[in-house]
Amino acid sequence: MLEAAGQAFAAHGFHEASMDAIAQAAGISKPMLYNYFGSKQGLYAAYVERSGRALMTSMREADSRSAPAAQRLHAGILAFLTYAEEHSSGWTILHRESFAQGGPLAAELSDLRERVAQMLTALFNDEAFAHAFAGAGESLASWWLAHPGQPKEQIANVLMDIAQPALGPADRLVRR
Amino acid sequence: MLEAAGQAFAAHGFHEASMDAIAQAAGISKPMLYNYFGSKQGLYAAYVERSGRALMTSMREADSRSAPAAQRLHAGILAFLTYAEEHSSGWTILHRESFAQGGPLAAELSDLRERVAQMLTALFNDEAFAHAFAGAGESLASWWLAHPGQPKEQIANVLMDIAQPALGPADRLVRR
DNA sequence: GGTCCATGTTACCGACGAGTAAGATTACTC
DNA sequence: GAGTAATCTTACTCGTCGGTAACATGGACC
Repeated sequence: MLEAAGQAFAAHGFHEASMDAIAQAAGISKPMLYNYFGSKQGLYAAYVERSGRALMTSMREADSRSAPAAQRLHAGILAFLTYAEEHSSGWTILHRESFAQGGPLAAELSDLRERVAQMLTALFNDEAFAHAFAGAGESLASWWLAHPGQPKEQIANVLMDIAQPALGPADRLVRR
Repeated sequence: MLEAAGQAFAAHGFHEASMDAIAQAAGISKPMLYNYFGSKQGLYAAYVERSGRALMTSMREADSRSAPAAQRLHAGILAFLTYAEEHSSGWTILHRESFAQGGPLAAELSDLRERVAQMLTALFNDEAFAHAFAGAGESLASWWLAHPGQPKEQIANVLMDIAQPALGPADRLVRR
């Protein structure tokens, strides 16, 4: 049910997705949406929150703390790509909204971004590079979803190659 | 005059920026906007087009064809950062809209993105990496604008460091 | 000074869509 | 099977905003 809303939001954006359309797509009637979520903002927030939580959970459980840095990063990247692949609506929304400074979602979203940035900053010891790397991942994921065909591992390797020089030399992973 | 529109669009997004508000901010009346631009879409398109053209021009004229690859890249990055710094509204709009697949702007925007991607692909001989690199630049620029303080050259160097391994060994530039 | 075009303004229309009130329908209890 | 509570729908209100029609103003030219 949130899923229908997510698809509508992802496909048309917040404003062009009407509550009537969402209700119809979800197979229920509009007042039900209001009953459950209070308002359109509420519905959107619920969806964004769920998506964000799902992504974070998926990345966190891939990140086994005891492994060396390069392996942890690789696992995180794969988790991220898998999420983007399997929940393309959620990923689209998160990506699109992650720099929309207006609205009460800003708090939620910038918090998510912040957490990812912190994970990466901790890994790289370089805040600027962490943000650049995050952007590389996002952009690459978008491109990959629009032009599928390459296996996920290969995409992940592109990112790993970018990350290698920034990892402490001791943490480097030899591939191939 | 387009400037007022741009600021409104950048601050509130396309839908929340009302024509009345834009007209007032521009110091003219609403029918004048319609006289010049035909419609809200038209106004938006005009602004996006102008911004895109300005960015491309600025990057292109920094790109002296005869220089080695690393220098050309460096010049392009600086031009890009300068544009983002000086036309933050334009940059915000371009960045936000560059993955909004809906609307007639899609053509314009994906064309711009395509051209940048092609320039980078030509440089790196690797399409996936080119998109990742573009995303890194965008994300880093956003972060930099939100957290100023570091000099532009330092930001550019972060990107250069990412690019180095992907440039042909012959093209590498020794820094510092 | 009258005519006319350019440039602008005020005041309105109509559509669309968020949100709601009041009624229908089902399910559940005694 | 009557009463009733929960669940869901139809049908409406109302504000907002894109777009426009009709009306002002002011200069140019004769």
